[in-house]
Amino acid sequence: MGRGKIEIKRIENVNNRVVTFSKRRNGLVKKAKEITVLCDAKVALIVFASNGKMTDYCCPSMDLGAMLDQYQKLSGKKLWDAKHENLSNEIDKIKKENDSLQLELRHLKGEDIQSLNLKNLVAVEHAVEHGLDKVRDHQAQQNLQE
Amino acid sequence: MGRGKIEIKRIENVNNRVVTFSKRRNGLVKKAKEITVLCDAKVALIVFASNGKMTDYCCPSMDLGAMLDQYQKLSGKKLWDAKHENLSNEIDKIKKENDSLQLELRHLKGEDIQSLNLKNLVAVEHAVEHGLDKVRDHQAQQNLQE
DNA sequence: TGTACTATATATAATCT
DNA sequence: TAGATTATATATAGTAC
Repeated sequence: MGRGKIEIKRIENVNNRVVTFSKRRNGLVKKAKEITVLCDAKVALIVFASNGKMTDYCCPSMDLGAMLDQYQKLSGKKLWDAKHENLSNEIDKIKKENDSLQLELRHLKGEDIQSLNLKNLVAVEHAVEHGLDKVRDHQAQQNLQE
Repeated sequence: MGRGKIEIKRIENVNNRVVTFSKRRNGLVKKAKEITVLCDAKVALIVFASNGKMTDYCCPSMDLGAMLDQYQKLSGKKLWDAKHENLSNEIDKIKKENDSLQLELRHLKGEDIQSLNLKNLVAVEHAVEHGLDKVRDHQAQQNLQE
């Protein structure tokens, strides 16, 4: 695209390489913006120069985080790997624990017991009776103290 | 760059828009690959068509995860750090819920009640009595049915 | 969808400040 | 380094298949 044709391979001359990088990076970002506007596309672009300097572009209609979420869904690749997954798993685990606690609690309050069979029902009854005894004992003690 | 000059604004004709998208997306990826090779650059590119279909490119020398780590460092913007934080917060919230459920449960079983004052104790007693009544009712019904 | 065909519009390589 | 110039290489709009 210039005065001479170039092969697509690493430009050995450092100065040319840096100048070409700068021009082409600008060109790339421009094209990214154009396709975004022309075609209603969502584009995210991150470029690192060989010296580490970064340039990025993200379409205005979706932020990078959302783009990456979508990327993970569609590609099946995991970006925030193990850590994220571990946390999600922990949440699931605690939620289940939570659910079973809630159910047990309802049973002790005499709710949702229609699903219990007789044996379980008896167990619940004993638990409640036992609890009641303890509560009454303690209450009696407190009354004495006052 | 073609038979006619076009303004950079949304192409209204759907067919043209889709065709242009397809061509320009290919062009964009090509440019991304070229700058990668020519200039030793690292490039990551994600494109979503308006229909949701995704195309992506990442330079061979660094994977997307590493690019994004670097992006976070250099830009100071948080991508998944924020998500981690959200998940951690959720875990904390559910754990607290869990703890209070556990405590309530122990109270109904007559445990850990030394920390309760008389008023609370009475409330617990009523809850347990009420539960016991319900459990007994239900048990009686089940006995009749057999 | 993709691919092929061109006439044009753009991008950019080489060069110089 | 960052612009300006300009000849040339590429990309692509419009079109048809």
